[in-house]
Amino acid sequence: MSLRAIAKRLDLSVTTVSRALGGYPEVAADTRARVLAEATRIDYRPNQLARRLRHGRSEAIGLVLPAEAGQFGDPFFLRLLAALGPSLQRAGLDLLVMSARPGAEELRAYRHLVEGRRVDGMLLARTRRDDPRIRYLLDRNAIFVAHGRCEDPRPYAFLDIDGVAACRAATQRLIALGHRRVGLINAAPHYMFAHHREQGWRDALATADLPTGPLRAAEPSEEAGFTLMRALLAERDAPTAVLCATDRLAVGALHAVSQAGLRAGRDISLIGYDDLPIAGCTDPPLTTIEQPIARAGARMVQMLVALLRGADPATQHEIWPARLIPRGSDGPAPTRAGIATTTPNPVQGGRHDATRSDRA
Amino acid sequence: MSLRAIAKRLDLSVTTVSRALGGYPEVAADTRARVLAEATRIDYRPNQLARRLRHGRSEAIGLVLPAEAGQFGDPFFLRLLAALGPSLQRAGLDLLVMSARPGAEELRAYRHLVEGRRVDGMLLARTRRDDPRIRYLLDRNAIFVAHGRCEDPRPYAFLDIDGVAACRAATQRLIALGHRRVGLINAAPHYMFAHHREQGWRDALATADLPTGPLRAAEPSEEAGFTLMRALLAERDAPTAVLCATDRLAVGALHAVSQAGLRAGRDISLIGYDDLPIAGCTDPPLTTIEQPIARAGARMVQMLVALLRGADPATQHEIWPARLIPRGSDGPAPTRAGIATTTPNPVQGGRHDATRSDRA
DNA sequence: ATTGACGCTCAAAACGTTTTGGATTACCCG
DNA sequence: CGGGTAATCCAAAACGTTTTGAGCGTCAAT
Repeated sequence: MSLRAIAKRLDLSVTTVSRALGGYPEVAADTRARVLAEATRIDYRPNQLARRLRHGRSEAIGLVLPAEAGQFGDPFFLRLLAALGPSLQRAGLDLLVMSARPGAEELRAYRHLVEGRRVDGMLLARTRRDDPRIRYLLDRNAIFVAHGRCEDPRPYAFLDIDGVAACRAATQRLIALGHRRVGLINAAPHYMFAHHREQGWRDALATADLPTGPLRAAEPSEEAGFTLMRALLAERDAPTAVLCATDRLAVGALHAVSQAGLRAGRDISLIGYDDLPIAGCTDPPLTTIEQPIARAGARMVQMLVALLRGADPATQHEIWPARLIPRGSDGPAPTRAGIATTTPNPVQGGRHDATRSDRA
Repeated sequence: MSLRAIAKRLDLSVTTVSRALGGYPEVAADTRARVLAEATRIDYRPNQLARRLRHGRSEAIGLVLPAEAGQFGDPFFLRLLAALGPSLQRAGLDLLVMSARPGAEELRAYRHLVEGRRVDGMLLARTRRDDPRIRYLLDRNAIFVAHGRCEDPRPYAFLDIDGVAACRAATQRLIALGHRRVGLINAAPHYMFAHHREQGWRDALATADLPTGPLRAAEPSEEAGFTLMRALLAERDAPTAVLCATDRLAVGALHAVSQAGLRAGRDISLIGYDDLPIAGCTDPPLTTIEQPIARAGARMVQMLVALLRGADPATQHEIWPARLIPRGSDGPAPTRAGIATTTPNPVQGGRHDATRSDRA
């Protein structure tokens, strides 16, 4: 089960065996054939531990999952993981995954991977405006590709989705539908993506000479979306449309809407962001912004491979557009009269009867 | 940045330096102090590649995610990943993650990890009744812990949740609530957990001398739950209660129910399985069965560590109970009269009357 | 016949660590 | 003083691979 075993059996040197298997040209054809035959006979697999030491490379890259209560189970990361698989396999790279809570524990994980030479490079996602992980990696001259940007001025490799443009477009769509009070349920604003999405929303409102609508932010979970939306609806001057920075927030918001006896897409418009699988089968199906996570993951691996081959990080960045997927959760702004008729029927009282009477 | 560097600088041998840092007793106190000082001065970190080769262990374990359309993004695995983190860190193990489609690609991933000596052991989840992964690992004498069982008679280490008991209890609960036609929306039956859950459901019905209700199965996704539930509701003899083998199925089913103009928990009872975060904020909140994924993940790591230390796989298996969490999606079976009162006002009419008249 | 080139092969070094099997002192006790 | 023992330390081997530098025939060109 080692080169030496094959060498001994064929009365060759390990050098020749190594070269025969490695496909080097300076080995005689019949020798190579003999080696190959013996190798398949004993089902030889090179010991990765040995070749890694020899090469000084671990042939692996790392990814640290945020194990935060709010993020816990965010489908984004699982989709990213699944997307990474094939590209990594093609590049011959393994993937080391750790989970850590943002903060000191998170940085320990990065140090563990990078300084223990467990990985040749890192991938990271959900960048933050001031991101200590990127700061650390830049300080150490480590190789990495970020999904999203941060505000560190130094050059680094990243792939980002243009959240500003996407949310500007989504907000403009709502404005075009006649909405004048467009709210935003945002993720925590220290996330760069949340900052961008908010910026797009502000842009569109400012361009249309509309006041910025109500803004709420929290960790992007269903619960948070539910709570924040309920709060928005209870306000005196509730918005007629709300942009949600993630689909998880939007799903929660959708529940708050239906629990309030309102009908999304008619009484109030909702637009999400991510196009999670669940977005297609909510009631009504969620209008949302599609993020090409799978393609992004694949491209990030390509960029990382380029960096490992010596490419300049300053040349490795791309910003991709996102695509709005119109479904049923948004629609024309209700007129004043319209709002009056869509409020719950006082006779029936129950919230779900109201929903039905809306439809009838 | 290596033992030799420290040794050279302090005029010691690498042996002594290694021992000083490793905490071996045969090194003088002041020597050790000097070594430690120098080590921290140059921020020495042992090269993992080297020590792994030397030890013949990779200090890592592997996990292969199913990258199947239906499973894509199943929160189960992300929760498992997050749960594994702390335990693995404590055990000094890294986690290698691959993604592969079930079938040949999946087995290639296992061979890649195991035969390339990239990992010391494997974790696997979502076992199947006839599980080629377990067969492979057993054939190769590889070390692994399974979450769930399979039908291979050979002894192996596993941790399972007692789905039979849980689903029996859930079904009994529905029966006690007066339901006589209790359906099951199951995951694909080649999954062991689906088989178990079905068995619990059958047990309870048989014990209560009730006919087995309608049974449907598919990959456990929201869409599938939606589609199957809609089909069940359209049947002539629709069930008054439906047990769903996973929360994702239940969430889809919930949407089908509300889209049919029915109210879960009153017109029809639904019970899920998993207690996903989303289960708490559906409308109504989902009665479900809690699976202690986090604790299970931690325990599986413990078992794996025991195996790596030489424990006998035959001694490493546990079956844990699951806990039913009553929330709002189930309730008393509607009486004939009761159904009439809870059906929507006939004046309002609508497309779902057909379904309702079946049940009336 | 000598030189050079080519084809094939090998021994040895290297990667950085841990471990084995001494070696060298110093010390104590008889 | 000799012999045993403890306390320190070290050189070298080992893990299994890749790579370096060189060796040795054979053959063609000089």
